[in-house]
Amino acid sequence: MKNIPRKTVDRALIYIRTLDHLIKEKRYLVSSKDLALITGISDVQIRKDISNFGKVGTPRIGYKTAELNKTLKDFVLQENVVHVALFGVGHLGTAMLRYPGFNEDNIKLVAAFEKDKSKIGKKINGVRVYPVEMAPKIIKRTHADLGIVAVPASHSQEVADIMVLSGLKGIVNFAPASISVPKSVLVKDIDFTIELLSLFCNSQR
Amino acid sequence: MKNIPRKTVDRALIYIRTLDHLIKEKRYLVSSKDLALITGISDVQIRKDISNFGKVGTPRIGYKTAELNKTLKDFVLQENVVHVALFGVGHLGTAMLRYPGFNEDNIKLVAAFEKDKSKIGKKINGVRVYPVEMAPKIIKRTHADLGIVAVPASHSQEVADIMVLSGLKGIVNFAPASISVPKSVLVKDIDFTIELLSLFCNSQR
DNA sequence: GTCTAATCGTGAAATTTAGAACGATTGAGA
DNA sequence: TCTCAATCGTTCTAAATTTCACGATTAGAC
Repeated sequence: MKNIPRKTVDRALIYIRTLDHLIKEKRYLVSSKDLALITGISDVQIRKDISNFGKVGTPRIGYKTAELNKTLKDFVLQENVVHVALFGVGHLGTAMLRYPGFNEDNIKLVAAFEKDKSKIGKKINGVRVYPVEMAPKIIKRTHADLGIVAVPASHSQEVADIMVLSGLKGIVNFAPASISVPKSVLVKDIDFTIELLSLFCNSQR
Repeated sequence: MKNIPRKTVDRALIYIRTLDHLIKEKRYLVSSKDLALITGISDVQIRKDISNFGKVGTPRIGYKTAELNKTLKDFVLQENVVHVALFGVGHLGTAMLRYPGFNEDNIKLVAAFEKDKSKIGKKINGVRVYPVEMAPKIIKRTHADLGIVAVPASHSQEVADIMVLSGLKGIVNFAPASISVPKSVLVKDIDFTIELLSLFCNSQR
């Protein structure tokens, strides 16, 4: 992957998701204008994004859904299956374990970690729950790439430390608190409160 | 609120969250450098963001936590309590209903809507579950501002249509599919698959 | 075969956002 | 009182991202 802008990569994932859906509906062709209508992203933006990955469209016609999908996937996903470890098996953690979307996509939850002894040892949706102390060992054994923080904010930093120590390269942090990690580890914060308040603020102007 | 950059508003919410925490710890003063260490945002960025809201810091000293917090809140939140309606009471929806963070913050879940009759009429964590058809009426009665889509992708558009019809001004969409709404309605998409894949792609370079 | 309308792809302009540099201010200590 | 070091706030610069304008291409109609 060369110098593809970060935001283009993120949008490519949206295009892939959309194309997967169109292909399932037996749709063979799609134009940047069609994609714009579906995704809400402008057609120019879409064409420019796609042009990063080569000339794959046909003027007057548009893009072949299957071909475009393959091109995008080859660039951004490269047939990888992403192995993910979950920390925290509360309500949110359990919802992640039961999330139906992961199976179809390139994501596999490989292990869950939890403090509460009553949950340890169980299997939820095929994923075993381990004590947090076993994380480094299990994460190495399962080749997990990424981690999810679904513990209370009061424990998010200590969990993050374990994740870094275990060699995870990226973290989705649902705890409503910032976590400190080396800059080689990427963090995506998803604070439900902030997401809602941000929407509200931006809708007020 | 004047011409404050969108990203500055989003970061202000992070500062507020951080300051809330510091104040709870009886911390009286904080510098931009301190905040940078905690949040991972650069100190320059933080000072520049804050300067949008007035001169509230003291050179050589930093910011008074309580004062800065109040200034930020006055600008971006204005003491509002945001009323939110939830659509879909599956695993994720239930996790949202039980999410502990909302109570402390300016967010109140006012109603939940669900198709499955076995769930309708129940109260979860104090929030009543209604049939989807009642949404327009209940949303008006409860003065809901925002909505959360926590239904399967196959029904996300029809739920979004109801939300728009009901007058909601912003939507957090957890369904892994784009939804079409008038541009007066803001949408924040949170697709767990895409969040993870994005992290993975970006960690690979 | 030619024309045409639709669509792609791209280079340049405009906008947004982040970063760097630096002067201004302030409290503390000699 | 004077100096100094820390920190704020602001202006300018640079980078990233989006938007615009337009040429290039192509399938299909005639």
